[in-house]
Amino acid sequence: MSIKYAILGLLSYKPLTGYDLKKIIQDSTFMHWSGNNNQIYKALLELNNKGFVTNEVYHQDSSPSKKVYTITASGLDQLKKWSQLEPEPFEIKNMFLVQLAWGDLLSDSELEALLNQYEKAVKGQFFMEEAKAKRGFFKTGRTPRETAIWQLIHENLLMGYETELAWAKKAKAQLVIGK
Amino acid sequence: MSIKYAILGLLSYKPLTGYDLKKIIQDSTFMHWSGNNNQIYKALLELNNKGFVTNEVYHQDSSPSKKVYTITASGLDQLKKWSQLEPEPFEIKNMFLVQLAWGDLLSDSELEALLNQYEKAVKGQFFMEEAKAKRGFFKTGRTPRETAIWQLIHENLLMGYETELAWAKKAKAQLVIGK
DNA sequence: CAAACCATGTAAGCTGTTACATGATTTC
DNA sequence: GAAATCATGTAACAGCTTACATGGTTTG
Repeated sequence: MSIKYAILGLLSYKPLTGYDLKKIIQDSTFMHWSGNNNQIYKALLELNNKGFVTNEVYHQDSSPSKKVYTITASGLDQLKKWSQLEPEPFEIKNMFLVQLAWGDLLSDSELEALLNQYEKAVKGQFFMEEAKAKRGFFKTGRTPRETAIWQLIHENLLMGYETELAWAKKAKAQLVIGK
Repeated sequence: MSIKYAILGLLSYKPLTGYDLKKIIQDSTFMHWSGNNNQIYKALLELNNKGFVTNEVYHQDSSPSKKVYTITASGLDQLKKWSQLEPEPFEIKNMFLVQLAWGDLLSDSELEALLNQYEKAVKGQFFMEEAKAKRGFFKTGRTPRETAIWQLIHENLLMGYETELAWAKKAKAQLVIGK
């Protein structure tokens, strides 16, 4: 799945500039793209070529000119089609598991230190997510149902972090027997 | 983190060919790389250039010749250094959440169908993981501690799937009110 | 008799990342 | 006075994927 669909989705909410899209995508955890310039401006160009979006240039005195993108009827159509596609299986890219796989090379205390570091990192991710939800784009939807959906997405992430923390606790208990 | 470290880890267990490595990596869930030829044979070349592995060619009558790679002392050193690095934060790339984010475009029954499909996909991943653990490389380690580590990695994945299923159930209960 | 397995490798292409370029305005 | 914000875009590079190439052997 491409960033183009995420952009269409965001534009279905309201017209935005490339710069706006970049900030929203970079600030969200679940829209996993980095949201760098190259990705976004290229995607907008393609979406424009396909007629899924249009743009209007606004000249400003105190800032650079900006292009505000608006979704078209055919763009909305495309978005709805994509919404109904078979969901992709989710991927967890947890490099820590690969690192841990060869952790038998380490001493008990080194292994404990590693697990503690991991726990700390996940806690950090958890708190970051809570903070993001309070200020981010996905706080209030256009309908109660959309708000509920966005709340569920937020909870999905939090549950993931909590599960990870519970697992880390278990791992420490099992692996670091003698302290 | 690069596939090179994963390869070093596997070779620390026993000498293997590129083809062996490919199968192990493709068959494991947590070593997330696709394990395609280009990745593996290129990585082995680099590891060889840096002196972390050596190889010996075996000619066979009924199959093509093979290069068996063995880790060197300096390779083991490198592996241990990497084992102690600060763990990378884990990433969840769940495209379904992006898809769901614009699910308010769908009717109740379409949304329910989408969630059901997701549930089914995750269940499939869960059973696949259980099957893999029974036959895979990471079944029994060289020490009880290593076996415990590999068991914990397996449990980490299973817990992740279970959390996802619990969440999907909750999502259905909240979003699909009238059936 | 087709498909899959064994085994190594290369080529072309797509995606994504970091960094560069510009330049006024606002905040620390 | 340095750094961040606004705003668009390009260039170079790194990583990863799909497909190609070869060819004997085994399984269905």
